Amino acid sequence: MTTESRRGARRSRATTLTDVARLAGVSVATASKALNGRDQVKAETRVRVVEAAERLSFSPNALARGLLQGRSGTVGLITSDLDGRFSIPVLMGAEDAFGTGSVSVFLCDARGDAIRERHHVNALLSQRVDGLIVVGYQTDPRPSLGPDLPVPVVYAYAPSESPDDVSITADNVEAGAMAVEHLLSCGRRRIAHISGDPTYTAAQDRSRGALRALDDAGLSMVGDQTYFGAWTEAWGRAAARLVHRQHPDLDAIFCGSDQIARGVLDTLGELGRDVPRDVSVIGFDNWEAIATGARPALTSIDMNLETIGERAAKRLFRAIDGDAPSGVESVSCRLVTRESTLTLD
Amino acid sequence: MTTESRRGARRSRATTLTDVARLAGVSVATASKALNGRDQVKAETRVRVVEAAERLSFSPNALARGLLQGRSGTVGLITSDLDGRFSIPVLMGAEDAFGTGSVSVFLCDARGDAIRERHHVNALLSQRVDGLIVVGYQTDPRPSLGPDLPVPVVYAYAPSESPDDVSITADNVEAGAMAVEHLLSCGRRRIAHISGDPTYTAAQDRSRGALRALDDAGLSMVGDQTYFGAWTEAWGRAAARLVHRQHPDLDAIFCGSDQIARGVLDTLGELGRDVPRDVSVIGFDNWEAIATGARPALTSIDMNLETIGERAAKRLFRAIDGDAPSGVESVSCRLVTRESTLTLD
DNA sequence: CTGAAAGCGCTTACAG
DNA sequence: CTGAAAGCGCTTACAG
Repeated sequence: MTTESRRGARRSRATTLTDVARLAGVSVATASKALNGRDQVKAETRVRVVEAAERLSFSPNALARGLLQGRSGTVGLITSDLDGRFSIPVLMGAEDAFGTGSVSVFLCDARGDAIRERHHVNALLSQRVDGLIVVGYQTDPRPSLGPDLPVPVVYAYAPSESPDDVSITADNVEAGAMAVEHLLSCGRRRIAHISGDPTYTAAQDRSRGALRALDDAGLSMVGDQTYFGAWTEAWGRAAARLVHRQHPDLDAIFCGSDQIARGVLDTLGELGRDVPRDVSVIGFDNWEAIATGARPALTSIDMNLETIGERAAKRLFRAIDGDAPSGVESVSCRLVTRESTLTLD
Repeated sequence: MTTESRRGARRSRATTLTDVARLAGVSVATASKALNGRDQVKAETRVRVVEAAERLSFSPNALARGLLQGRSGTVGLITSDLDGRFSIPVLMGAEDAFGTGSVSVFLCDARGDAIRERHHVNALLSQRVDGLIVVGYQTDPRPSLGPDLPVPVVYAYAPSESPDDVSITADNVEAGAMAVEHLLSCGRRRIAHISGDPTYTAAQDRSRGALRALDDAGLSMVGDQTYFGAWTEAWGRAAARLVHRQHPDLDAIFCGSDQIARGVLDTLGELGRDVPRDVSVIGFDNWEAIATGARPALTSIDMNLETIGERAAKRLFRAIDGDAPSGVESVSCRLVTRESTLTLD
């Protein structure tokens, strides 16, 4: 560590509206109106005030304004797994919807700990946030923060257990059907489904959707079951070997995650089966680095997490304005086609 | 979307210190002192006030306090690539250091856009943050926000171009040496280095460190160069094929990223070379999902990004308290050993 | 069109 | 040990 200088804390007092008013030769009341676009101000006066504000690099004190107006212009975002891949896109979508600069977002990571979550909620309430978004890392319903909070709350990705809350989540049932329908449209008929931890609602939902789509086509799953296991490459490798041994005639595998799909691709390669000629493979999550790095690149389902974040932010806005229809809203997933399911005819 | 109820915005006014004081039968001044642990309060009175506060679920208004004290108890964190993998750990480390509840963190994603960054800085200054942390997604020095900000700034991962600023970054030179030294300690002597985009300072630094370590051991790089390319699996596959053709006697490959390493593993497998028996492979980034999913699991270098975040937060605290030694501080990386470099003798 | 005054919720000298 | 008063920086009726 180099220590080139040691600056003290002698930072000058920030300029206030009073400074601006003085420089412009008006009262603070008039200065306030001028800067906030109120219309009872002579044009010429407004110009003088605006110029003064610029000269002094005036930055209005949001704390004072918030105190007075009862709105802070801030929102709290509580996540439970920042390092996971699911919260971030939701968070980005929300940030987008809030708009640069108009609303500032507090971020807290509760690390899946209820106590820590409580602490964060209290801190945010103390900061007088105008609302909260709670982001989960899986679609299993989570406990509600309760009906007694002084600000509106929207649950994103992981819906709240309470029907009185507002939740936005992904439609994994539809997504499962979407994956299977894509494989069917590629001419596949002997479709297996290898997925992750069966205790995840998401895993069950995708499986149900897949089953429904197969049913609608008069088909059933290869092996008459979903091969549940873990959300890992290792499970993908092992499961593919197992399924292939029992059903060497399969012509497609729907994988519950892109990581599982990577493992499946490895095994199929070792078994000498060409993807996509012999077997089509579709993943889930559309995790760019994983899906595009695969050989062949993986077709996948994208949960549109940014959209979930955006919707959550918009619903929160509405709720802050007093319009809060409760219930769960699902966002549709989308198919992202790559080489692993290319039809070659 | 179900619409089960439509709650209005009729949220009751938050309880204030005045309410608490009234219930406790004291003045607001005394209530304030009691709750803030000032010692000029009779024990019995304090108890009454605390009980009243609890009964009313009193949450002190941080805006009012901040306005008065000139400190908001908030900090701004500006990142340029939330979706990237580098900002998040830094951010988590910082959050940890700030401590749950005592400081609230505003998060902004500038998306690598200077204009947007300016907007965010202004918004944060308006919110009267006590300080800023700017997180980059690569170690190339970035433009300073300038010396004229009213609050201290710490740059994390991407250092500031200005030596007058405070920056915390990763020591990639040392890391390069560390990787090579590990391979040497595994008994390897014919070491190649395949890396990513050569315009990244990180790529150059790692290469320099590797070269130094080889030099110190009286060795040189296989092919007498670093094979620069892209940070992708595809490049790892291609480069491994190339290097192996020219130098089939190589016994280790130091990869500039875990993704590159995955590609290298694939190619070595296809060429019938056993890892780690014939060739040791080491990656970089310690990207869990990628490194542990590989077969064999990848030894890798972890940049300790959480530590960078922690240090940044601590330095920011010191700077807020007026103690701001400027310059760049580097954080050491660490080796995470897995199977891809296991010594088998 | 402009400004004096009140007040948002809190803390901190200052008297008592 | 307790409380009345001033004030942080702003906005908003209300007079003029």
